[in-house]
Amino acid sequence: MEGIPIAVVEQETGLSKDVLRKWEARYNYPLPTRNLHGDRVYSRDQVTHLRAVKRLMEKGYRPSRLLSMSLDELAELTASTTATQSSDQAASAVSELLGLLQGHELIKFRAALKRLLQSQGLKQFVQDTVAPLATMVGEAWSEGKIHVFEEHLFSDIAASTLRQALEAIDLPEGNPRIILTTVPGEGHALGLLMAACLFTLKGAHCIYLGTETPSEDIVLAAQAHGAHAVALSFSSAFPVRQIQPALLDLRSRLDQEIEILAGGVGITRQKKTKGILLLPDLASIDQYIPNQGA
Amino acid sequence: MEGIPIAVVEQETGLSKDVLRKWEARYNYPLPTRNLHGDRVYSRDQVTHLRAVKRLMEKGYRPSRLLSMSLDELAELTASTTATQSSDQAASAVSELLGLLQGHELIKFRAALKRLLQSQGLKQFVQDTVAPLATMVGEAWSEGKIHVFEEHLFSDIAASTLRQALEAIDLPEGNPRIILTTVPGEGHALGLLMAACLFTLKGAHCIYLGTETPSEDIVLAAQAHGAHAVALSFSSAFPVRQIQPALLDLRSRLDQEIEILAGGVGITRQKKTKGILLLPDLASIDQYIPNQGA
DNA sequence: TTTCATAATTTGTCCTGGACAAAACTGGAT
DNA sequence: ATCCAGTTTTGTCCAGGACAAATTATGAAA
Repeated sequence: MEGIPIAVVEQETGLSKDVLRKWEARYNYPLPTRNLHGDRVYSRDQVTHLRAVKRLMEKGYRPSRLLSMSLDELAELTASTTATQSSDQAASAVSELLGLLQGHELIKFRAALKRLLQSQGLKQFVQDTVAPLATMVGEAWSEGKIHVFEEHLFSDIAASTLRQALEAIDLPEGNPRIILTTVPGEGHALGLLMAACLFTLKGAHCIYLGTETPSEDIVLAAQAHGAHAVALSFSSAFPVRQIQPALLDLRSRLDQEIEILAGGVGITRQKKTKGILLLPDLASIDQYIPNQGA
Repeated sequence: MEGIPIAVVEQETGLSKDVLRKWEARYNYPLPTRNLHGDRVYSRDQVTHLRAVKRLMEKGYRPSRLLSMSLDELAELTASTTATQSSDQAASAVSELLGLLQGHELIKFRAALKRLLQSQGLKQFVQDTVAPLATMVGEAWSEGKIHVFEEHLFSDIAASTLRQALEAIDLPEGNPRIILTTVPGEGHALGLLMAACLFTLKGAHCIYLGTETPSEDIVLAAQAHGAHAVALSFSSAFPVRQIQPALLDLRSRLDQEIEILAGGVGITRQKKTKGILLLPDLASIDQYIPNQGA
């Protein structure tokens, strides 16, 4: 109400204190008021504006340009960057789901997902329902057409549905084992979970570590569980240029016997590298033949 | 393995860069080496040590005392403060579980959890099994006795077990609705999930947003779903000083009708504030009487 | 014209060292 | 023992400077 201290702005926007101070010095924006003590006090509008700026920066724009624009101009720019794609017939079911989500009909949304899972089977459910939905939600988010909390709800419900399906699958021991995780800084779990479903359906035993495992621990986990492969997922939000170093670092630490699989929309521009298998989409997982275990 | 930059230390310990630099100046610890550029470079051991320090600070010890102690001494201190509660027979089951985890017997571990869930019922399972396990894992982790990946696995399996139990509970419409989430920067979900279980058992309808929801979106979610309360969880890793501003900010934006509930170990040193209900432990959730809905 | 290496600019992160308030401790006085 | 005032400890913020990594602009060679 009175105003927002810099630490909270940092949390809410993801822009560090250093960055906020530098922007103020360099671009004269944001220009917070000061309290008695001389500490910066931001307004709610400034925080909203900064969040819009942050979102566009992830699309590749630079602060010098964005910081001189008004909130309306930012919205316009956002709209112009996303060319919405048209839809098939199968997509109608998907957009219906999206409607439920935006109508805050959580119970119906969850039930509808479950129903689809049962009728399609896990594989089709992942490929034809969850994946397109995730794409649509991601696009709607970057256009600002959907709230963050709605996106959170979607991720949570989808993830929980997939997990439940996964738990129900029992595999004999001795099958190939795959470690699944993301590198630190990559917090998106849904793609990884979809991959886990497909790998499991192919008979692999998935050891799901969740997100943001330090590379040292990926190696340790692979050793501890005698893994045959390590699968990493990179979302579009992950800085492209950090992917290659991360993969190479891991490759150098990991036993050559153990395959590295990299997937997710983030890797589409990645070039082929020896010892690293790129799986650019979910379909390619389907074709992947796991190294069989001992 | 070369060394750890200050930003990573901040992320892994929850100690801000400012604090790390001040400690170095005031207590001569930690004393990182410097790279060519003059930037601080911390060792693995220093990070482990700092985590143990952080953990004990939450119990009320002050840095001046802790920073002059060795890791062993810290562990001893930890043990002396913990030992009080672990005498029951129930505790033996818990440490047995921990053994399974560290022996990498994932399948057995998951099965054992499920069995306990069935035999204890959800409430006891949360309070007597998952919570103590989480504490033990947290302590072992902060002392470097357990690997990050093992902690990840634990969180993942525990979370997935709890979710499954939650899904199985059906509630009539019209019950009080509670939004559950964490503020940006707080990525720990397990405590929140345990809270969700207990709230649900008390008859509340939990809208689980997952972690790191910006305060603006918490407000929007509360409005969209006509929530009666918002519950936030703060782990020990969250910077203590940022809790109060975050809560007050939310309080000022949220309709007075809507209660704010704050829980988690991070909150133990928080003072009472009007309009914010502190739930320092799981037992207090049990006593909490939700505002009844319309 | 295109390609590509080099130079210039932009941008984020880290540094030092100082100021200050809120929290935690201290030692009486009640 | 309990409480209040004074002291010490501790975390956060500030300014302004340095530098490298990333990005864009430039110009020579193909």
